[in-house]
Amino acid sequence: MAQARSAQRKQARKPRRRREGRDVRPQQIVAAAFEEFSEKGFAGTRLEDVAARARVSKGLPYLYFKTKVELFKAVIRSVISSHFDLIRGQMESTDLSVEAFLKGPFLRFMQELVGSRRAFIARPLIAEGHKHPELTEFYYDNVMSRGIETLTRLIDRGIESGEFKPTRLRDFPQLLVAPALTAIIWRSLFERHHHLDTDALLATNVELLVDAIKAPTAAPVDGGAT
Amino acid sequence: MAQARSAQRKQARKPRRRREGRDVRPQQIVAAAFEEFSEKGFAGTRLEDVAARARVSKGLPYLYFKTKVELFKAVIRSVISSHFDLIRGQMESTDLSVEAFLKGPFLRFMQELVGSRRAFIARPLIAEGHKHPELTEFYYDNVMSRGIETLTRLIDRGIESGEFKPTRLRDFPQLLVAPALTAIIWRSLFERHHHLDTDALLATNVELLVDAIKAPTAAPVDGGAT
DNA sequence: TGTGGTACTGACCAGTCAGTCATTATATGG
DNA sequence: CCATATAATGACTGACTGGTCAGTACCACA
Repeated sequence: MAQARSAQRKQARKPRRRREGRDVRPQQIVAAAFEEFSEKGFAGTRLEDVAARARVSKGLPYLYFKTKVELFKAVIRSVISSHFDLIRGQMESTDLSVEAFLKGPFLRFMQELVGSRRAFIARPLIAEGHKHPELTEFYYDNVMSRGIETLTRLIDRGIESGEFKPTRLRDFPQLLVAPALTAIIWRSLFERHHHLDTDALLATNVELLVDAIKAPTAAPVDGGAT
Repeated sequence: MAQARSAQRKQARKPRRRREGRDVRPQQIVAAAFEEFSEKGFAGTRLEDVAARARVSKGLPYLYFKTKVELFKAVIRSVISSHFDLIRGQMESTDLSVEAFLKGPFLRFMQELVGSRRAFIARPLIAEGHKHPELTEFYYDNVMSRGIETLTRLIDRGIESGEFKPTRLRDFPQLLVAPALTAIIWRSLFERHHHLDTDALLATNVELLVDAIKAPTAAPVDGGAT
């Protein structure tokens, strides 16, 4: 038989559809890598485990991603981009009052983010980001920078419309997001033993900050903007 | 076992200080380890480099610290404890108004912390904490838990005295500290290319939050304390 | 049925590093 | 000035892992 040639029978491997290969393999690998990286961090992840998780041999990831770092970048990209673009789009186009937007869609976005498994890539990013400048630069340009810019515009809109007083929150929109980071880290470190209601934490922060910058409404006051 | 007898005799001697070695070496090593860990993270740090930095041989750290993890714990302990105890003590014993305390000593404490090199051990802690449960537990018990408790008491004091309205900040004192974490991470990731005035960031946060929870003073209001 | 191209495999290599231990240097007590 | 305890050394080991590459299995098409 023709099979005789393969008489040096290797361990039986699962045959794969040749067609899908080039198309789906990278996604499979990225998905597996996401799980591993978010669980074990960058240095702690063995590419062998990524491969195993993707049900692929050890060498294959290197066929699609030149190095471990390259694979990590691909993971970041796949996790970050879409979601953040979405909320940014909403910020630009919503016709809600700024307060309503912050307390509604924006708050829910943060709550969802913090609760999702995606939040866990923050850990390796924080831990090893400084070793990969182009990676953090990518992250800064695509998330931080644009997010801050958009939030600033949002607050400014509130100020211009007289909804908000002009405060320094305008200069530090990070304050609206800071608790999300805290919540993520809390989750990843302490959640197992010390529960924290992160949804309420985030909600409280938005409420308090909005309270602090809201222009008084009870008494009729002509535009308090100085 | 002829030595056994003489060993028994020697046992009676009082502890003699053999030069400085035993006393100063551990501190030397911990200091060097702190530098390395804060620069390169836990996994990224080679004990050989720690040793070199402390100007001792590669084997010596193992004479004083059983493993790398043990050394890391010693670093955390040495960095954390004193400073946090200090501010906690002040919180308990100050006779400033709560607002004044938050805007004064407390703010300065955070600003100093964020600006100091100590802040950098946060990175390895976040990155690898989950792999060392007793370490995070130690950190939680010694810093988080007590810090939160003290802050809660502080806010409660403000509420009882009528200085503050009763708000949910009481339940989430983390909000007072969250921006410090953000600032630390910002520094360690982006500071090189994208400056952020962390002192002002922290100050703004305290101001806004205090604003939000401060009981109105302009109009005479009977004490809201329950 | 054979042949060629390629997606894929997994043994292997080279480098790294935590941790060990036989050995050396030195202070102290006698 | 020896004897001894011990601080300190640094070559070494064993385990591990990023990355390579010679080869295999499978498909398409002739």
